[in-house]
Amino acid sequence: MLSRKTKYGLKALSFLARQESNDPVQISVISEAENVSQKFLESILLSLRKAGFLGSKKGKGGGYYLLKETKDIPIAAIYRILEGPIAMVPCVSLNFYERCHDCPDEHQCCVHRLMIQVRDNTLSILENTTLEDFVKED
Amino acid sequence: MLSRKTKYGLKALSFLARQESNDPVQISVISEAENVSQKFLESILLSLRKAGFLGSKKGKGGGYYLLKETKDIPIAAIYRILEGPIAMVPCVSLNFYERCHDCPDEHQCCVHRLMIQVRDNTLSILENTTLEDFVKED
DNA sequence: GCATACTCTATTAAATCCATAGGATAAACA
DNA sequence: TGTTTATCCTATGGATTTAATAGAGTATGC
Repeated sequence: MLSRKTKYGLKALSFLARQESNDPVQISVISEAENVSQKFLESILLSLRKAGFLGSKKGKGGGYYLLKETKDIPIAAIYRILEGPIAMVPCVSLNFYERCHDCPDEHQCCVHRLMIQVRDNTLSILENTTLEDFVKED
Repeated sequence: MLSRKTKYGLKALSFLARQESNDPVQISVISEAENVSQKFLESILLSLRKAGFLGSKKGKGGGYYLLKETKDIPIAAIYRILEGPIAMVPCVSLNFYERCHDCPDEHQCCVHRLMIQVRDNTLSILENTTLEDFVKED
């Protein structure tokens, strides 16, 4: 299940991507447009700023704005920042790998092999979809 | 992320599928073979029995056994029982649909559209893989 | 110097997950 | 009939995560 954090983050980025100019947009504007808690969105946008996707400006006329072109922001990257691993089990995660405590040999585990398939499929969608696609679709 | 419940359940079913006969297998045998908590496994197998995938026998020589042929048990069905919805957001779930509180029109939501893609891909894997495939792979 | 808007930390309520405990129930067998 | 075996069922608890809120701090622009 996708957390609200990730969902709100993606919606906020999509909102920024749909702006005509790249001027800073206030959190309050985004939170009203997308119907999400402003305080919660604050922390989400902060994470995305620290990860290098957003820039921010304080004070009057301040807000958040995209630092990269929409076509250079794949959803997979956002997902990993806000949600974490794309894989459904840590033992098939590329970026967040962890061994299972219950499998002596993970290559003999039926779940492992199945989840590699799921991961590869999901990954190809999330890597190949970018913020640009979010704008186009409207 | 896949819960341990689902992972253990799949491993247990796979263990049963690998038995040569369809005689009842005790929980303790499965839990030792698959390295998982016996008590926890108890509740998992109970769910699978109530869902109609497993039969059980009490007393000496008792245990759990498959009620269907392995090729007739798609992973998707098991997943839905133990884990819940396959979709990553309730608004794209086929079996557990729920409206989003924040979207006035879900068809205009970028996350919604993306997650339909992910769902369809994952679904095709989980529907087309059965317990039989788990046995074959060994 | 004041208003604006992001920054940061802390706290909270609720939910979920994983596991354990212990007794009830039913079957097999002597 | 009584004992052993093994599932059935409920309840409980700790740990973690999620979603949100509160409030004080900091930088900016006019």
